[in-house]
Amino acid sequence: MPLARLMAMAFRSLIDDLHDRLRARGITDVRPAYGFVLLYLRDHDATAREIAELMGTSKQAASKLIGAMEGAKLVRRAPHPTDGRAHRLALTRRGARLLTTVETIYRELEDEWAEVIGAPAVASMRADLLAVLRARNDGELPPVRPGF
Amino acid sequence: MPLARLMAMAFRSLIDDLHDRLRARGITDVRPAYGFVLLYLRDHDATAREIAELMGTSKQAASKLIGAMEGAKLVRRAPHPTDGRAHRLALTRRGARLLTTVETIYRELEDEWAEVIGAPAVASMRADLLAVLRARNDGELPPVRPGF
DNA sequence: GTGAACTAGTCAACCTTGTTGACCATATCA
DNA sequence: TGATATGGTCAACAAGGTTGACTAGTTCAC
Repeated sequence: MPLARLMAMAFRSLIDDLHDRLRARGITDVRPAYGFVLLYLRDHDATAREIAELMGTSKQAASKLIGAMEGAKLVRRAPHPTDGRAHRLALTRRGARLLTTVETIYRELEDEWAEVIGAPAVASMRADLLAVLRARNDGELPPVRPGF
Repeated sequence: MPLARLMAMAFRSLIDDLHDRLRARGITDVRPAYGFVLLYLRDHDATAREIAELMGTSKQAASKLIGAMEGAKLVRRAPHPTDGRAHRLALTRRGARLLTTVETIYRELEDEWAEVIGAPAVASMRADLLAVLRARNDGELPPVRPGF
């Protein structure tokens, strides 16, 4: 069985578990892509161009995604401090709360994975994936884009 | 960084590398989904319903995918031996050759991954992912469906 | 043996999310 | 200062998915 299929199924499993648990908490208007953007905004000021790079999509698709998240009141567009063309994205209060929930659920899921395969194995998997992805992408991480 | 993002990037990397190498061999009319179906047909007689289960899509989407592969002369639909409603899918000669190429490239990629993180780490990653996916899916593997 | 219930696969219509190239305003650079 | 580049949006389009209805065939209870 190729690693690609394993990665696809692992991704599927994690995303489905995440969204099942969000729904169990009454959060039903969140697309899978939102989680990646929220986590990115935790650590970065970002523009639409950077979200396009993160997700591996066109600027237009990123703009639409941001628009949808704005509509769900998870982010807001602020003027960029130094570039009149660009927006700076910021988390709203609702967005920050959702980010916290997503992080909590991801920790639960990884704890459950650790129960099956052991915490050292989870840590190794993470470190190995980071190493091989950076090695194959000039030291950077590739985009998120998991689809066909 | 959540495991989901790592899995998404790993999947992306493998699929992009696979298709880059297929194109380098002059094979340009293959969608990423085809590889999963070809590998499945290596080991199973399959019907459209089973391809839908494999891919985690509707019967209609599976039917369309099979139709596209039939059009690319990778598979053919044969009458089912015992069920007059169903088709039995078979690889064509071209499909069998492409399967061999896909398998070869996947072995190359996994060898390259092993160069970065070590062959034991690749084997552990594979075994751990299989274990955790089966544990979380009643002993079965979940569908492939990597997209949002 | 028969009829009800179920299933495999297809149909047409629709939906979601992506891409493309043009465009405008702004920034950068020679 | 003018040429080039960029950030983001626009409208139109594309790919691949879903849905519910449908037909033909299968299974099952009686």
